[in-house]
Amino acid sequence: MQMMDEQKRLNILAAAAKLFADRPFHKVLLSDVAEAAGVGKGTLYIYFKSKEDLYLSVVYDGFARLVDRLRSQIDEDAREPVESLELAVREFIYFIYQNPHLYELMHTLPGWKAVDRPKWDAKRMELRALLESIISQGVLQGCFADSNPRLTARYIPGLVRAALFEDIKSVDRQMLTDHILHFVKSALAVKEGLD
Amino acid sequence: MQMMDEQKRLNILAAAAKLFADRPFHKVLLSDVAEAAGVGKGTLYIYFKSKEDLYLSVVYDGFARLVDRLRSQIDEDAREPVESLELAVREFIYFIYQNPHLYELMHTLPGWKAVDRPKWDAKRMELRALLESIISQGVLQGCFADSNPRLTARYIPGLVRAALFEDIKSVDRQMLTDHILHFVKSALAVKEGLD
Amino acid sequence: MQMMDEQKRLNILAAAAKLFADRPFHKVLLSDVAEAAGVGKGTLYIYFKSKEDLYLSVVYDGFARLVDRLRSQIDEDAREPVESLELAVREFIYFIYQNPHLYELMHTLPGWKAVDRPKWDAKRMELRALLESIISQGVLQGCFADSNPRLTARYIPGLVRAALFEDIKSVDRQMLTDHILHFVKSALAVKEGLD
Amino acid sequence: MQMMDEQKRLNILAAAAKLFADRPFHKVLLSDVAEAAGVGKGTLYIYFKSKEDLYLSVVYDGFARLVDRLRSQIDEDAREPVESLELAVREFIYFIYQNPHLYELMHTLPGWKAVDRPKWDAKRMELRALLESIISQGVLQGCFADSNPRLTARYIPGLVRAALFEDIKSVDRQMLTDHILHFVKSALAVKEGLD
DNA sequence: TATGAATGAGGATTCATTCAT
DNA sequence: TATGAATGAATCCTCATTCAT
Repeated sequence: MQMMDEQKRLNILAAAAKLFADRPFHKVLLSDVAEAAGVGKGTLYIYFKSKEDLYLSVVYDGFARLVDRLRSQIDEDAREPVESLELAVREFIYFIYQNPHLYELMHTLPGWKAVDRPKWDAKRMELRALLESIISQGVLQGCFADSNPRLTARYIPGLVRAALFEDIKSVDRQMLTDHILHFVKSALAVKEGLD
Repeated sequence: MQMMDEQKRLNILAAAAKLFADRPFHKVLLSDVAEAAGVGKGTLYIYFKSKEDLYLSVVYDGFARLVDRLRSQIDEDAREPVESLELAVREFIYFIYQNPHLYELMHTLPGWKAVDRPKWDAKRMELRALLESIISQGVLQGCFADSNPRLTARYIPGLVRAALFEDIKSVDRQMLTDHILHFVKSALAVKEGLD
Repeated sequence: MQMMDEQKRLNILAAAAKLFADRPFHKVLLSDVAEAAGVGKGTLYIYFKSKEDLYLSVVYDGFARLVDRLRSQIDEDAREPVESLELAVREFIYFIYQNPHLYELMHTLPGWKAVDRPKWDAKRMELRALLESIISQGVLQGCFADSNPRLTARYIPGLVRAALFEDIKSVDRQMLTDHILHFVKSALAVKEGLD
Repeated sequence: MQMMDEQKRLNILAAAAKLFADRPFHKVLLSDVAEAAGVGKGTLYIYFKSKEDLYLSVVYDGFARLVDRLRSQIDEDAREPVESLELAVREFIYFIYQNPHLYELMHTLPGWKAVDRPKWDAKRMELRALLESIISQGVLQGCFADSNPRLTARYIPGLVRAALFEDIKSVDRQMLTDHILHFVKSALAVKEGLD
């Protein structure tokens, strides 16, 4: 299945993402996807094994993009942990703002037996590790206080997600970003006196 | 089509909840639900208009139960805001622990056109108002610092949710609860000096 | 299945007749019939073996009523053939006017395997014989000319039926009756000269 | 959903006609139709919106064929009214002989809410107009006597139908045709003396 | 006898998938 | 490689029928 036309694959993926984001899986027809992508229905099967495969590809694709983007932003140049955390949160907010449903889709994965678990888990771990290392770094450097950075790393995406859920457009993004950052930084703040 | 037997309705709801929690909507067959509930397939249609109606009822039902439980716990006797917050978080964790998928389902609702929006929004608002009032109370009493309790009220569920997502069983609940509480309380802690 | 309440059976029959006359068999629900008849759904099964049985009973019942009515009208007192014919045609028109669909239903019978053919055929023959005898009588008495009264006996119902089909209400009944009578009498008129 | 293959549509129509003619609507399964037509069940839905649509198409199709056939026969070359009438009756008999159920089906139409009334009414009117004009023509030319050709035009189909109903095969067609023609012509005969 | 809640066989319909072109 | 007409497996839903009351 050597793709002759990687661009076409991406077109399909993009068209499908839009549709899967708007309605539940079973309400998205492959004929809709084909039309939206400007290809024939049969063509979908050249690039994807099945509807399920297409769906999972859409979700994985989006998630991987988020992680990669995050990593490259943070790696770009070494920073202070506080700076890195800010960047990560901003990046997160930006991404979810742009792809309001992708993060959602990830959560429906269990039950899709055909998922390539190792691939997914690796990507998810990558994200957690990224956040965890920022916090751990901060703890080491004394600018954060956290007894379990691994757990905290799990909170952040959910927190951002919840903040943006549903009525995204009604919230001022700048204000939201500031508030989230302040919230997280306070939570990790080193307190005077003993804990 | 009058509900003669509310208990039977609840049986169906419970059976359906289990199944919908395990697999995506389109992989849950009504015959499975009927069997699991110990009723005939036709009976489902006495209590629910359609598969979609059943699904949405499952989700709403679970959510309403969470909110009601939360409220009754908190209202039970007036408390200190810190205490109320602890209670709410514990309650949340407990609930999601018991209904790992229900909170998830809520997020897939947009796109289910048939949803009775007003009903849903009211319940969601109820939850947010509950949390918000706890925090606002704390701010007034000087035990919390928060420039926007309304936003914070939105973070908490997502934060808990993310913490428990996926590998719930691998996390020690007591430890997790302590960590989340500490995290949230730190985030809302009143700092020495000015903000 | 000794009917305890013949009146109830007739109520059901009447309610069903109205419904079956308005829509095709498969669009008439037994729950509709039950409601219209003011009885429970289960009660229908006390009086009729099945939906099909009810349907066939409705049709047979109406048809038998027509034939009996016709016979009693004609037998009432012996008449001239012309007079009898007039009476029969008038009776026919009246009946179809009152039961616009019943005559129709009769025509859908083949294919309803469960029909009690002998019973039906007997009734149908009775009607034909009735008409045939009137005409034959007229031929014998020299007031009608017809080489095959048996065939003519078959035309008359269809002719009336067609006249009244569909837009019954738009036709003036008196005028229609006169025209039909004139048409039939002309057709049977004894001609001067040879045939 | 564009009809790519008109022939296939006609095959389906023909297969369905045969089945609908033999049993009532609800006893005809679409799987039977598909098999009889030599196509897959899904294919039926490419050419017809629903079972009901298929059914109505079958009926309309047959009726339209009758009317068209009649018209072309009569128009073929201008004739004497008597000749035209004979032709029409013969044509009618022939058609009903070949399609014993189609004419029947037409009468069950009210109650099929989905019918395209204008289309049907137009076709029905076409038939009536055809017959009416023949008779009117005859009246004008002095070979027929009829005070209301429009009504007479309605009788003829029903008369033929009734004659052929049920035990069609037991009747000698030639004899029947002669008798019907004689009946109708007598009914329209110009009488000596005044009307 | 009368009921109507419960049932599940039955069938219309959908839509992912195939394959001839 | 690209297509979309054709397919039929899969499944929701209906509704005649039953039966406990």
